[in-house]
Amino acid sequence: MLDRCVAHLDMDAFYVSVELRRRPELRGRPVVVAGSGPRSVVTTASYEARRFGVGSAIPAARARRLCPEAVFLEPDFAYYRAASAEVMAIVRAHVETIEVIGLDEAYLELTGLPAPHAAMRRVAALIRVGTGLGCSIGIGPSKLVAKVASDAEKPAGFVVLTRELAYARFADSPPALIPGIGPKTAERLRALGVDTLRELAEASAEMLASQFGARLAGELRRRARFEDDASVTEDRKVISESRELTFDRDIADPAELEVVLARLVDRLCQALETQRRRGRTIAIKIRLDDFSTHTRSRTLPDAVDAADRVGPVAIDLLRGFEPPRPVRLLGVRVAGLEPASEQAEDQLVLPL
DNA sequence: TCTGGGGTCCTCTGTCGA
DNA sequence: TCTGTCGACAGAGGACCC
Repeated sequence: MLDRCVAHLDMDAFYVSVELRRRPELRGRPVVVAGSGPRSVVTTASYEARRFGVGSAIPAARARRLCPEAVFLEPDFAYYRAASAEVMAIVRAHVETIEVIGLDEAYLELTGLPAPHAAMRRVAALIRVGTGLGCSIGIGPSKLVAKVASDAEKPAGFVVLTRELAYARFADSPPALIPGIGPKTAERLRALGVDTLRELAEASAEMLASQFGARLAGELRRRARFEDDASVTEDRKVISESRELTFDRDIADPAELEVVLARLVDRLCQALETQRRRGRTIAIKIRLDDFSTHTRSRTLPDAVDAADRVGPVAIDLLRGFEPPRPVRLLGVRVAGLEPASEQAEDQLVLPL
């Protein structure tokens, strides 16, 4: 069997880099892409802004305090989507199987490709010349190793690692280096005295299982050793779509909440109808002023996509929940998506 | 410091029918 | 007929990712 070879392509500070293409006069300055509302967070910061401690997901207000001289730009996702499509088209021209993750990342299956490293250097160069955008590339025997490799040296990184080399290089790093180990899991591991990947890899299975359950414990130990056999899968099916909104000020008035919810339903259903998709499960999401998040959902006998079908269910779920405190965020989701065309065909079959 | 928006996946729990 | 078990499914919450 051929040795597996997987690449992870990660665009460098993607949204900011795309903005700099059309605003070249801002090159070299701290640039931050963030919404303008009082509760916005930073989407991406240029490397110049990161030196001031401005990073993704921090509140925009804090970013302004940390780096008052930064240029703040409103996100323009339509523009970023177009730029992403340019990049992915270049990649697809050279690699058969690619798994796109968001707008700025992709896994590439390179197994069987002659001279895969040279091929990836060529792809990176073509992206730079063709789009003016930089990327970092990690190559390894699995998605996990490739991903960690691409993160290791940014921007414009090119890192090739075997599983053994990855472990040797990162064994003393914190467990949160591994994708899938977030702040909560890292904190629980710390409480168990596990502060590095080596300690996680060598931790007793029983001890981990008592805290995380046998399945997750085994998975954590495997990932700490950089063992991973996940495949690069071309088609990720979208199974739900949602719209949500964080208010500039918390809302307690039920009537006002219903107006907002109706607007969100309209926006969501317009998108679903355009994409000719519908779903059976309607869910709402409510975040209260204490930041607790609640969901309520209902599964219908038939898939729906129209606002006059989704709306009443969403409103009914909201009334049933009766928010006990002012609401900070309201959202609506349709899940269990399927193509509307199939549904339409089904409906053409008349009952006997 | 006061935490977006849009997603996926996992776990736990309750219910229901075979 | 009653009881226990099991699997499928739905609903809720949470962790994580980009």
